[in-house]
Amino acid sequence: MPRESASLRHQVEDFLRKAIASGQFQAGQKLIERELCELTGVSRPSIREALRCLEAEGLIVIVPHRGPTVASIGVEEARQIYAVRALLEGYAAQEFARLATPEQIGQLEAAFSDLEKATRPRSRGSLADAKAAFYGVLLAGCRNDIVASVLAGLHTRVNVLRMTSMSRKDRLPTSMIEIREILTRIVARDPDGAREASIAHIEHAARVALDVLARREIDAALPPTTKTRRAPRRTPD
Amino acid sequence: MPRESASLRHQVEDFLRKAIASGQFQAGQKLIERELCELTGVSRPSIREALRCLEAEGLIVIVPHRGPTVASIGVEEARQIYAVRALLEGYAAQEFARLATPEQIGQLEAAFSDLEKATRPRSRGSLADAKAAFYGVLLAGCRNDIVASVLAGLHTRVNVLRMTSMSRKDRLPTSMIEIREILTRIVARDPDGAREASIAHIEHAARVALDVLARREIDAALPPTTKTRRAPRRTPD
DNA sequence: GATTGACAGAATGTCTGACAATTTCTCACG
DNA sequence: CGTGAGAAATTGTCAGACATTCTGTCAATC
Repeated sequence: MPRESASLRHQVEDFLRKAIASGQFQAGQKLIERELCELTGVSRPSIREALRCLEAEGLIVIVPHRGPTVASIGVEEARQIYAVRALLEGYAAQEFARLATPEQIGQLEAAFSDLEKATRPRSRGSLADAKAAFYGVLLAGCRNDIVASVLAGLHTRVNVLRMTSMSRKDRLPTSMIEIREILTRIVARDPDGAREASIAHIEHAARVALDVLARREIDAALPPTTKTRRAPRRTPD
Repeated sequence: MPRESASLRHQVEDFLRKAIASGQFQAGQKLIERELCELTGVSRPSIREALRCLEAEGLIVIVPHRGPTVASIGVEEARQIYAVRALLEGYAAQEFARLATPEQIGQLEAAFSDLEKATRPRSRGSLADAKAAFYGVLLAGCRNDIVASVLAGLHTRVNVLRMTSMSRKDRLPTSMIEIREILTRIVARDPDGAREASIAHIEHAARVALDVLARREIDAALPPTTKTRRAPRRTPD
């Protein structure tokens, strides 16, 4: 008797999370409870509970008597998120370098190896997974679950952007070099170096992402004039 | 026509938050939905929504089919929270020193002045408010709402401990000196100094708090032997 | 013609009552 | 004294209903 039933509410959460991440529900879109009931086949109370959880995660915004809408992210908010990410991921790398076990360092090297494989032209698609795995090892080894949970929360917020448009291709090689530097510093048991490499990586990513976001906001601000269909911009990391 | 109605669910949240913070609901205690209905006079759906929100805040833990319990905090988790607080509050102080307006610096000085008044023997009771006000100014001026919201979340988690036992008296003077140092560095527009002073403050507080917590856990681990009624320990900050 | 006002529709906030599924407690039994 | 089966308690979920509040339309007025 396989247990696929992980609480209807939770299933609804996952469903909505994926729908938002995949762009099926666009940013700013209104979510009507009744429609979600029909869409998922569950009743309103369960839907509402799920919506509360997603609101707490920052994935949707609920204003009283106006209902939930898919959260959108502005350039200023993104800047702030990247600033916090730099702090926390830098700390994670530093602490990993300081007190990870040799076995954990081995895991990190393996994860990086997988990541490199995933970047090769053929095997695209699992790149996001490989990156997640790498960071999973890093966060597990830094001995701070709080950092991991906060970062997870921030990640879902920026992911709202990401799925709409995947990582920029031309940034990938640079990104890999930066990550390799983090790994190198960690293997050398150099906490400060690892932190700085990690921060540098995030700051680079932030620069690209914020640039893209800023353009998008400008485009959105003046829609009637220039119909110049720009090639779809991509956000990194 | 005064508007006291801020969504029943929200009122329930506040009620539970206060009940937990004030120790009316002790850590680890089971919260039964039906009882909360009778206690608050609202129906189960609303109660459940409120519980989901509190769970997301980390104030309660809900395990499937076993119901919600008031979250407790261990010494290891506390250590991690303090580590993150040091990072974020240090960043906030640094950024405040870097780019707060003169007016905001004035507000911070005023808030510190209020804080000093609140520490004087007579006017206890508003000390927590004064401290909150000081940090409110700091977080408003650092230009990063994300930092503020994450810190708010962490704060509610450690507050579960705090209300059980207030700030240690003998630590208060030291604490004020540390905070004054933060202010001094900020007024001097010294970002690095402000960050370091802020981190030092948190680390001192953490040391005391973790010490207290560790004792408490040891006491709890062997209750039958020594009935030595230790003077109630207090947690700082 | 544009602005304003009222009205109808829609959507949320909330309640009641109920039932299924699961956990936990109790108590008799080996 | 441990163990297992049954009963009670609790959570998970549903359906339907009603009050309150927002939204958009249409008519009346300036």
